[in-house]
Amino acid sequence: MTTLEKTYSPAEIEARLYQRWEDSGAFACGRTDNATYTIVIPPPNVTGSLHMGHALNNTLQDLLIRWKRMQGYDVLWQPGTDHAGIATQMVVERQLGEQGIVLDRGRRLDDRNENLIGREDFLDKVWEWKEESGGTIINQLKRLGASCDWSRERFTMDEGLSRAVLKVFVELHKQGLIYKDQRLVNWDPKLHTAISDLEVVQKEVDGNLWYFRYPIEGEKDRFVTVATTRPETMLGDTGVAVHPDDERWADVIGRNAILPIVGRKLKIVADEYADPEQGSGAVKITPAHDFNDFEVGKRGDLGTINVFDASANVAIDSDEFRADTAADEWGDPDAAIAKYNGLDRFEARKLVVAEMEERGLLDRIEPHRHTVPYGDRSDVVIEPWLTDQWYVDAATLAKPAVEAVEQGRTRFVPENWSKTYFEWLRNIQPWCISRQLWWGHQIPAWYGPDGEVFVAESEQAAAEAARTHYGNDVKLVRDPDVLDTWFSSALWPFSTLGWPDETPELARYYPTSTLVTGFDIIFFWVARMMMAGIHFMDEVPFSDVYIHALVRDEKGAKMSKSKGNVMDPLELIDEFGADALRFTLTAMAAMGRDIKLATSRVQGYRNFGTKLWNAARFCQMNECAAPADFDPAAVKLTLNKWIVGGVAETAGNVHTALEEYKFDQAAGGIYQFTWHTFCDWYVEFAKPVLQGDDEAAKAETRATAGWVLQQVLKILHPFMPFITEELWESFGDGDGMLIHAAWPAADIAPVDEASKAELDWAVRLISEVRTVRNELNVPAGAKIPAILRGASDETKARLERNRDQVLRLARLGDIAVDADVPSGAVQTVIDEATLALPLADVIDLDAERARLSKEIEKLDKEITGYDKKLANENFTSKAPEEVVEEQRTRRADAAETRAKLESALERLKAA
RNA sequence: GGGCGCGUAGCUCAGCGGGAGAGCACUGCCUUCACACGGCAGGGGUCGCUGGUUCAAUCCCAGCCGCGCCCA
Repeated sequence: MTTLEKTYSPAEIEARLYQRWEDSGAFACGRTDNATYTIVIPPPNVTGSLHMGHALNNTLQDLLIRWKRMQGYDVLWQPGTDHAGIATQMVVERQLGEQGIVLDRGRRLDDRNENLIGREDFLDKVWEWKEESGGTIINQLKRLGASCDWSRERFTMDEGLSRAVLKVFVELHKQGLIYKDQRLVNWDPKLHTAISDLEVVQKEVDGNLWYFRYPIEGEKDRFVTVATTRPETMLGDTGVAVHPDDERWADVIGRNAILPIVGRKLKIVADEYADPEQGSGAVKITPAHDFNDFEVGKRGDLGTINVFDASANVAIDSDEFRADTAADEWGDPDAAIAKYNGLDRFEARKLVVAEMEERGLLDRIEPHRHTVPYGDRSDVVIEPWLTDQWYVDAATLAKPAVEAVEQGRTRFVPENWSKTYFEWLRNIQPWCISRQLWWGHQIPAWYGPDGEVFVAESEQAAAEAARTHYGNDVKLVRDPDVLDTWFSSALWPFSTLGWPDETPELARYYPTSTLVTGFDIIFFWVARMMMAGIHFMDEVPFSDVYIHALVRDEKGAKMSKSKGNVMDPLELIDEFGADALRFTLTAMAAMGRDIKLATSRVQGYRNFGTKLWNAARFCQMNECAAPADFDPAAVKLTLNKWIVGGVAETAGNVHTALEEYKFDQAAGGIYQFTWHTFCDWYVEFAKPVLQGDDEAAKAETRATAGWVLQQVLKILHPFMPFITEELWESFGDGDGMLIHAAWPAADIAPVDEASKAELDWAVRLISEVRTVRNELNVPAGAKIPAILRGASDETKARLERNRDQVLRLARLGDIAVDADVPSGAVQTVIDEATLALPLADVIDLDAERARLSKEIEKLDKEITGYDKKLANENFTSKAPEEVVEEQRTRRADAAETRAKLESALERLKAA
């Protein structure tokens, strides 16, 4: 093999290795007969491109998948994308708009001369767009190293998944769990569709409270003052509510107020919704344009008057608007229609306020900060609007979904997120699933001439049902609306496996193992998958739900395009490599914390990759390689016993951490071992052996180093798949790619405590000498002599076994045992022994005295602390014996060290 | 208003009843034959504040102060 370069260059290597994995079928499920491990990807939006949240989400999934794959599981990471109804339609609509082409929705009020495109042609355009641009994010996931089974990639609009949607709709309808209803919906006046509560963003805005005076019928100069944040909706008022216990208004309950401008009679009703503490205690009621008012209207039988069209322009030229009105001194319905009909809602607001003022009915205006609903896609003010829509009886489906988590059949990690889940599911509202869009699953409902609805999986089945109903064939018209995208996403864990067909994959991989997603999607997706999975499969869709944090910028702000603080994962991959980005995200993925990402962190972990690379390079230069039959339990050198034990401990720690989803700890464990144990100490200790002439020791150390490197590559592979696979090519066992290598178990090697103690001692000794050298400014290259005194037999034996290493790493010329110490020597204490460095001519005696005094002072503080504790009878009698004993030992050790340093100081004074 | 969470080294964060930790940043020394994307050594913290429980509190409890997120 050719010598490795000094640094690892990810760019060229990543693409090549990914291709090799994919070509070899490494990602495909069904490779073994072992137990399965399955993750369904949270399907990214087809319009999407990879952002940091995706990078984190998919890094963690890939980590779990690769880890389980190495353990021999039959893993399936099921990939795919969703069709993102509104988002995709917006994208294509905008593109067409640039060519002057406009959707012929038949709802348009104006008749500007534009090229209109019909539904079928539009859908063709969307599919064209999807074929061209829809795969962007999939290719970006590959750059991250995602080892999904791409042969099974699915799209929510695929034939199979669409069949699943039809079947679910029809069955739920049959069961009475889907129904059509007229209710207020969140209407998006820009996109001309209903949206769900979850797609509404509440924004705090500075507005006003306008106080209007409504005259009371039949009473001169008596008014009721009502306040509103939306004056234009007053055109649709049908009542005034006061609190039943409010004495100020008791006498007017059941009578009428007059709606100014319009001249409509408004019934005054008693309703606890009116808050006597607020303003006059009376509120105007607009049931067709406010969710609370809708309920009050129902209770008080007030009627609903819709005053807006689909674009939220005033549309009041109607019989319902004229009902109960009469032209009088306060208003005139026909004049109102003439003046307001067709106006934009905000234009109408200004005119209403102006007219109320002219009429002397504007009491006052107060600045008022309040929340206003906006569409998350369109960013326009959402209008509560009365329409016919399809609903899912979510409350009924929610019950078993709640129970499943209560009973632990599905668990959230961290567990706390189950509270969020419960909170939402226990207060769930009917789910409005119809959308007035073209792109999506068209609702399988057909209407007869009299409006009778036939819900069926096909037009043919609907026609048959209609024939039975009417006794003859009639013309059926299909509901033009489509379903909420989340309706199909809810089926993802089983529709992607083939349902409604009884496929072998469905039988084998459902229920899935783990779902990895962000907390922001618990409502949208997790809860709905639980509902659908339990209802249709009789089993929860996954046993674990790992909820990860949001990725923020380094200051903790949410990344957003408008703030300009977006970090592009692809740019980071270009600069530092996919492994560095992955390791950074993994190391920072502590539970329950947001990730504040700084480029410096990614750079730091890139450096870690280089460190590993150079450790391999060292092995290469020293011909370190493990023979196929290498047995870590058979090594004889203390050094090698120690490191194989370290591998076993690390393998165990990483494994345990991953089992508990403690990604940060897992990453930290292998990082620490690789850099600070293997590179910093083992490699350094190995150097004298490798360059010495004890051939047996040399051979064993070469084999051990090669073996340890292999284990490090294996443990690190799920975290950093590219660099490890690349190194495996040269340092692996020659038995296939690393992606399929066996994950090391915690018992892969024995942990030898004696070796550990011995190497710990050597490390302590070397570090102590280095510290002294540094503090006393001994030239780094100078090899100085040392004298070890008062050492136990065990320590002396340890020294003999590790003499070469100690001399080299501490840069000592020689260590004499129990020789006389010349005056002016620096002395330091290691356990029971004293190490003297005769440096009289080199060192600054004052500096040395200061050093010793400082040490002694520090020990004094410690000793005082222990004494205080041990003198406390409450402590010695109540604390566990081992804790007390521990304190005594520490006190004794500190005192011993102190005494030795003290005598060293004395000798220095004498010099 | 309801819920969740966070305040530990300059920064980002682990830890969590008995000796304050990591990474980055910083300081000094070192171009030593794996690596300067490096090595060695070092400085730096009243663990938000106030009480309580305990032999013992950064850790448990209560209150307060500050910050964030979700829901209404």
